[in-house]
Amino acid sequence: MGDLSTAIWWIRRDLRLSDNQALTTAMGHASVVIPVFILDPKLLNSPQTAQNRVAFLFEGLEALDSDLRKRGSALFLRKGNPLEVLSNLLRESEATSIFAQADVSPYARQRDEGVRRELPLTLTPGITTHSPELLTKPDGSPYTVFTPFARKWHSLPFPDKPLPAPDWRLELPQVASLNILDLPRRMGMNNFPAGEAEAQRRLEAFTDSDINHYAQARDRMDLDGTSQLSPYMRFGMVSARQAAWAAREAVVRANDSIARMGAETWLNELIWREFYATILDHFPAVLSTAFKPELRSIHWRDDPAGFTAWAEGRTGYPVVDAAMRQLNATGWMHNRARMIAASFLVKDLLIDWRFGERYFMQHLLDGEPASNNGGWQWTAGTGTDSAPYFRVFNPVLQGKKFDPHGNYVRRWVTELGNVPDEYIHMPWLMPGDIQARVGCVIGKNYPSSIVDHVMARKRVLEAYRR
DNA sequence: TTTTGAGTTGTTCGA
DNA sequence: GTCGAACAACTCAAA
Repeated sequence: MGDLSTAIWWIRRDLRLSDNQALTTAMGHASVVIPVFILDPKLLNSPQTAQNRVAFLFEGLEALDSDLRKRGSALFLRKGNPLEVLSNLLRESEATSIFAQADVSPYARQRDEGVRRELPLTLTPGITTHSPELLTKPDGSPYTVFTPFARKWHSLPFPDKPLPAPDWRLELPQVASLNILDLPRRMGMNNFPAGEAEAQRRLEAFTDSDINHYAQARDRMDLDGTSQLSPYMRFGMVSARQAAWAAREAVVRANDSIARMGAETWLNELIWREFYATILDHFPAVLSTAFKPELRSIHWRDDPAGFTAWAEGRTGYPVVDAAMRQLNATGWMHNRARMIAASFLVKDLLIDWRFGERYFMQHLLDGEPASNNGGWQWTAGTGTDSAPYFRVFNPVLQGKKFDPHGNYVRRWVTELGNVPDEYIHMPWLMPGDIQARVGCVIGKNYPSSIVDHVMARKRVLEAYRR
């Protein structure tokens, strides 16, 4: 351990003690480390912020505080402009350095640059397994196609083994802190208890068993075939490197080709996360405009009523409505459902993808600019993927394929609870006597579809052709 | 510099 | 019900 100096560990998207390069580096430089989280009004009041995500963050801060207290320390909480807060804290604590995990969003980069100009800030990697500058073509330029990016990822040495949580006790520095218990709590449904312990438990549980069937089950909205780790990765309660290692161990351990493919497929999804982080790092403009210049002039429809029906899960397309209601109720949505819901807004309603992107940011616990933007631009066909313009999801077919018995729909769209399987994805075809018998009259108990898919498909293909 | 192969996740239509 | 072709060209990555 270092000398008798004091360092600040500035916590942002790394709410964990294990595999934390910022913390470990700080402890290597100083004998006293002050763990600080700064409540930044610019972030907390942004139109891209979800109240439930903030509450998830606060719950995570409480968990981190409790973990730190077991080691003789505590989490210090301050509110305000990060540069000012850190300047004051350096003065009060006589700390000589600040360590933090680098981020890729434009706001974070600008903020960190501002701090680094004035204060002794050292940024460490960790938000992805490899820093974006390593994942470039030989000439240093970024990849814009996933497959070569993934090949590059695999060609690099596998990420270093995750660091253990420090086992030494930390000293408790004498500086003031806001009371962490004053943070607002989460209300309503909570399928995602926050904190590092829960995140690590979930990673282990998933990579021990469900990962084996991931390749087959991941698209099934009616099954819990995905890891549901995204909110935890969003705040670094589990690190990208820990996830990658768990995936690789599952690959090595796999005793049949299905299990191996499951683990490889999941690792591939982690690489997608890195891909979009790298894209945002190199092309920050994607947050405001289409990645593909030729698709910046699509004539979107202005349809507030359609948007509201979509957002509230009242489109009359069961799988779309189930998706949006799952999001509104839990702050999370199945990946396949995200594609279907997004495709419906963009392709069927012909509403600008940026409205959908913002709505997702306002409701997702895992909402984070790089992946959310990447996903929306992918759906809209405006992003890095050379998506054929004719790839328009049919919400009925998608429902039949990926929710074959309609159980996902029934779980979230309760008024369709008694609708027979054969009509669950197209309840408007249900004969009147069956509608009456199952207590679901279309247009009364459940909305008629707000747009005709066949017409909408032609309309969007025309709009994209320009 | 030129050439070549390939590009997450789809749907429809007609045989 | 299943299957293959068509749906357009275009850009990117790599040889």
